[in-house]
Amino acid sequence: MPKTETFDRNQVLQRATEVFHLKGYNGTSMQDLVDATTLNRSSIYNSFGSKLSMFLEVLSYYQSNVSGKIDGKLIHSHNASDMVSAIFEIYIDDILRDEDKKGCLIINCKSEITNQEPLINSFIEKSQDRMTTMLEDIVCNGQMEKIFNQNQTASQYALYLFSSIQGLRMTGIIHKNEEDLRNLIQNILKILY
Amino acid sequence: MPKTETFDRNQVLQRATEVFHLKGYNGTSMQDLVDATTLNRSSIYNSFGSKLSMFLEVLSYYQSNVSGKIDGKLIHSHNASDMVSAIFEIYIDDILRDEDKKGCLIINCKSEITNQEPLINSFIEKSQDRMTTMLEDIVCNGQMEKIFNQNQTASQYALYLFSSIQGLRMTGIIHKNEEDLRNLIQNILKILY
DNA sequence: TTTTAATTGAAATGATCATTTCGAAACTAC
DNA sequence: GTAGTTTCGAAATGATCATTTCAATTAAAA
Repeated sequence: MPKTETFDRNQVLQRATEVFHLKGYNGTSMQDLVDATTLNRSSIYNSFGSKLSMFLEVLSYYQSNVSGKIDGKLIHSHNASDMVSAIFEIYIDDILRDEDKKGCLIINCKSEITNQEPLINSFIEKSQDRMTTMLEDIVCNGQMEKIFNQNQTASQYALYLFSSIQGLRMTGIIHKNEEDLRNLIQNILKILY
Repeated sequence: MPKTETFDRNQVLQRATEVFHLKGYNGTSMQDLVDATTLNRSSIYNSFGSKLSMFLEVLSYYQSNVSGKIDGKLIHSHNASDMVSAIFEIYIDDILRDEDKKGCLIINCKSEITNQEPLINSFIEKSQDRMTTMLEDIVCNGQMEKIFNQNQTASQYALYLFSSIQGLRMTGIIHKNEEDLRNLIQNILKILY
């Protein structure tokens, strides 16, 4: 029988993420987490403190995975136009791979408990700030390079893109027709040119 | 003490809606519903069957309220342009009045449990169908009246508007600056003209 | 080797979960 | 009036909830 073997924290987070993503915060029980992580109940509390604080770590883990994907794609983009397309491409992939209609963990979490848990709310606010700032930077560059128009400020376009991404991700939960979704993205991006 | 007084079903639904909206489906307990409705626990089961079937009625109740609001505004609109604006106006109102960041009950429900409860999923699908059909009709009229362009089909624009509404509603949970939101809507609608 | 600290399994905590039961109370229809 | 039906309060069901406790086990530090 296993003795004092220190577990792989990232693997545990990965498995916990899958459960929370599938069932939501309130829908996930500590027993679910014990089963999914094959970690001892006491070990979870020793290492993560509580269900809520474990969920916060899961959110960070999920967020950093998404950020990693985005950075990985942005680095191969040569201009603002490619960058914006690359970001939307990530969400298309996400949607088409999401066969069981889980949606985006962060968006789900925002709609489920941002109004109930201050710690979650502040995580979400920070996450949104980071995202809109990134979008604003890209748009700003695109405008300086005359790739995007200047009918609106970079900040206004960033909010528009941020909102559109959330709409796309919510729409994609049920509507999975790739052609429709790609056309939707084309329409979303038209305003920039 | 009250005796055999038959309760007002709509009032009960209204109060149940408020609880579910605030706490979500999994976050709402039967005790919460008993407290909110001041109905007897047995009476709830007698009249609504179960928590899930009560929630389904709550969804219909909420939905018909939204539909009522939309119809009430559409009837005073003289053309497709006014109609689309009127719809977005409803969501602006919704957002600005939503001080406790509850979001839209139907969108919340979609992200919380559409992947867990088939009955909920089919409700959501029907709801989306109705919404996109309505939008498609309006866009179609607008295109026939030459108010909207014909760069895209009415169906494509309907999906775009549907997605944009969801994005707006999600964005508005935390971002409540009216000027920003109105500018966002203007940007969303530009594509139609 | 002994001490220290961490990890484990397993059980217990007490609260809360959705749902059911049941006899008493009270309205409606006869 | 009475019979039938519905609503009521209140308690009980048994399961599950998040969290804690604790002695036994084991690895690393002394």
